[in-house]
Amino acid sequence: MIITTWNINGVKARLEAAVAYLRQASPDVVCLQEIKSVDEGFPREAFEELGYTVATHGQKGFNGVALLSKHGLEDVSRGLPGDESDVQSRWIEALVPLGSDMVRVASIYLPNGNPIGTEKFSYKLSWMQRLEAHARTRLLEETPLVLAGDFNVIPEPVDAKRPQAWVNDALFQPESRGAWRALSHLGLTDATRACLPESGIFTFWDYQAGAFQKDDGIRIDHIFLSPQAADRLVSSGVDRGPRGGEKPSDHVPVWVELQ
DNA sequence: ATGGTGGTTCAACCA
Repeated sequence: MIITTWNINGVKARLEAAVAYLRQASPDVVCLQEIKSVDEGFPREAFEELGYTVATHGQKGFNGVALLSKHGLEDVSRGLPGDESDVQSRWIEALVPLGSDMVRVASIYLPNGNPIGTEKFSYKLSWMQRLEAHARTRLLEETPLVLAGDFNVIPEPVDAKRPQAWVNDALFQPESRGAWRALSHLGLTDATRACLPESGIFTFWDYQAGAFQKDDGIRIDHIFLSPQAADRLVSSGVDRGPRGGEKPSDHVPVWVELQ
């Protein structure tokens, strides 16, 4: 089965491009971020026509995540546990039934955190702590677990074309990278890192200054696998095609194939 | 140092 994550930067602006990509790539499960839509405004019919069950956790104007599955969705839950006062829509998870088998999949839109030195950055770090705590709980279940989304973290210098350009950015702060490593140390596998060359793999290119044409990108969209999911890892990849299309998202789809 | 681009929503915010 193929599980794909894609920050589409607005589902209404991207509907045509998203449908075209899904028709061609036909992933089993899709994790969308930045749908920038309330649940009632999400164009679910367009995805249902492609054979997907749809679950959304939307918000007006900003953020918003969704899950699409060709095998149904069970036990859907919305919102990252750990802070009742957090109203931002950045987390949705569900069980995907595969015959007698199950995979738990989460679609994640981790806070950007810029500018550093503000409450936005502390919100990012506290969100990452909550993510670690929740992942720790989920790992105890020993159900194959896939955490996929826009993590807004550049894990290593090789994950940027120009790492020095990001030294003052929240995506590349030591604290952000440390929180990323803490997730890794729980036993989660970075599927893309495990399957592709170490350098030159990017998932985001800014709209400005011809960044895509210069391949001036960063790798911030990630798929973490629990040990039970990593045991089934076949391959992973990044589809750069949509970034060169009409009205592209600034992010591209990242996928993993599990046995 | 500034401005460069884009989505959503309606002057501003977020990335």
